Amino acid sequence: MNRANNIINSDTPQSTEAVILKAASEVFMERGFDGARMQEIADRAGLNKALLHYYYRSKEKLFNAVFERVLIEMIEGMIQIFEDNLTVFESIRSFFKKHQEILMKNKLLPLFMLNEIQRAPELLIDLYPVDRIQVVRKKFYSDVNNEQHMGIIRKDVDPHDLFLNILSLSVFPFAAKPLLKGFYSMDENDFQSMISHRKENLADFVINAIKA
Amino acid sequence: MNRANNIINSDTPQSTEAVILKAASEVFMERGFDGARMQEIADRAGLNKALLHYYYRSKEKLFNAVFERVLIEMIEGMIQIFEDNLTVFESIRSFFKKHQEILMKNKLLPLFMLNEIQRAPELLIDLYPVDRIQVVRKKFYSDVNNEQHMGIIRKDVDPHDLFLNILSLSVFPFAAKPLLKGFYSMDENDFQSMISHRKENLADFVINAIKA
DNA sequence: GTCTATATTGGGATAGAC
DNA sequence: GTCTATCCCAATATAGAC
Repeated sequence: MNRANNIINSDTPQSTEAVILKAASEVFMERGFDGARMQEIADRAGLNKALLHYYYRSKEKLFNAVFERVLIEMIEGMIQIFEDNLTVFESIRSFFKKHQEILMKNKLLPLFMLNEIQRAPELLIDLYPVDRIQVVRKKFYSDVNNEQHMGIIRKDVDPHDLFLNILSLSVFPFAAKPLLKGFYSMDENDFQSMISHRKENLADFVINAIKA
Repeated sequence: MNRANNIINSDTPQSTEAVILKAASEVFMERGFDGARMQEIADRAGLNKALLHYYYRSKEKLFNAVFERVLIEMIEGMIQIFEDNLTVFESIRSFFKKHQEILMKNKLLPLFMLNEIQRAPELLIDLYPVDRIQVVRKKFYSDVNNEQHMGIIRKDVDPHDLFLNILSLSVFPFAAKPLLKGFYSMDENDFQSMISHRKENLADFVINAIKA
C-alpha cells in the first residue's frame, strides 16, 4: 500500500490534527460539504466538536484542508501515471490499470470532487496551480501526434478528445456507482469484479478505437 | 423544443403548484438537496415559504416530487432513443446525437442525479420501476450479439461493457463540466462547442472500437 | 489541549389573519 | 390560496473550566 495510491487514509495517525483530518475526509467524502455535520466528524474522530474548531476554526476551513489534500494527491497521482516514457498504447494500458486501482481504493473520490467543484468552482483555482497538469497533457498530445505521423494512430483522432474519453471511461463508473447498483442490481462484490474486468479491457477498447 | 428533450423547464406554467415545482427543480439541480434552501425556492417562484409547505408539506416531499419527475423523464428519454429499429452502429450514432442534445439542455442533470442517488439510494428503487429500462438494455444486448455472429462487431466485445462505455462517454463531460472549465480554462462557449464536436465524433470513436 | 456548557443563527415548519 | 409573523430545532461556533 504505497503512498501514491492512498489518498484518504493516512498511515495510523498520531496527532489530534491528523485524527480530525482523517475523520473529516471520510465524512466530507460520504456526505459532501453541505451534508456533512461537525458532530459526526467529532464522533468519528472520538473527540468533541470544540476541538475541531480549536484546530481548524470553522467547518469551511476544515473542509478546505481536506479538499486541498485530496485534490493535490489526486492530480499528482494522475501525473505520475503519465510520467514514464512509454508508447501511447502502453501509456493507456498503464493508465487504466493504475487509475482503476487508485479509484478502487477511493470509490467516493470522483463524485466528491465533481460535486464540490460544481458547488464552489473557485476551490480548483484557489487551491491548485492548474498549469501543473498542463505539462502532462501537452506531452501526451505531442506523443499522440508523433505516432499519428508514424502511422500508428489514426489521423482523425483528436488528442484532446482522446484524453477526455480516457478520463470518462475511467472515472464515470465510480461516479455512477449507486446508479449502476440500482439499475443492474449489483452488490459491492459485483461492482468490484466489474472494475477488475474493466481494468484489463478498457485499454483494448480505446486502442482499437484509435489504431490506424 | 419538444417535450422529450425538455426535462426541467415546463411550458409557461400557470398553476402555483407548477411554478413551485419549476423553481424547486432549478434550485435543487443547482445546489442539491442539502445545499438547497426553501427560501431561495420561494424567492425564485415569487412566493413565500409558507406556500411551499402548503402545497408540498415538507422540503423532502417537494424534493421527491422534483426528483421523480426528472428521473422518469430522463429514463423515458433514453429509452425512446433506443426504441427505433436500427442497426447497432446506427443506434449508437443516433444515441449520442440525441443524448448530447438532451444533456445540453439540462447540463446540471447528470451530476444532480448521480449525487442524489449517492445521498439516498432508495430514491431510485422507490420512485421508479427499474425493470422498465432492462427491456431496452436486453434488446441492445441481443442486437449486439446478432451482429457479432454476422461478423460486423468484434467477438470480444461485451455488450454490457459497451453499454456502460457509451454512457460514460456521453455523460461524464457534463458531470465534469466545472472541472473541465478549470483545467482547460474554457468558458461556456468553449464547452458548448466541445459538446457539438463530440456529438458528431463520439460515435466514430465507439464504432472503430468495436467493428470487426 | 481537551472538555462541558452555552450562545447564536440559519432554516424548516406552523399558526393564524385575510 | 396566499400572506406575515413566529416557532423551534439543528448545527456552527464560542466561553470558560480543568
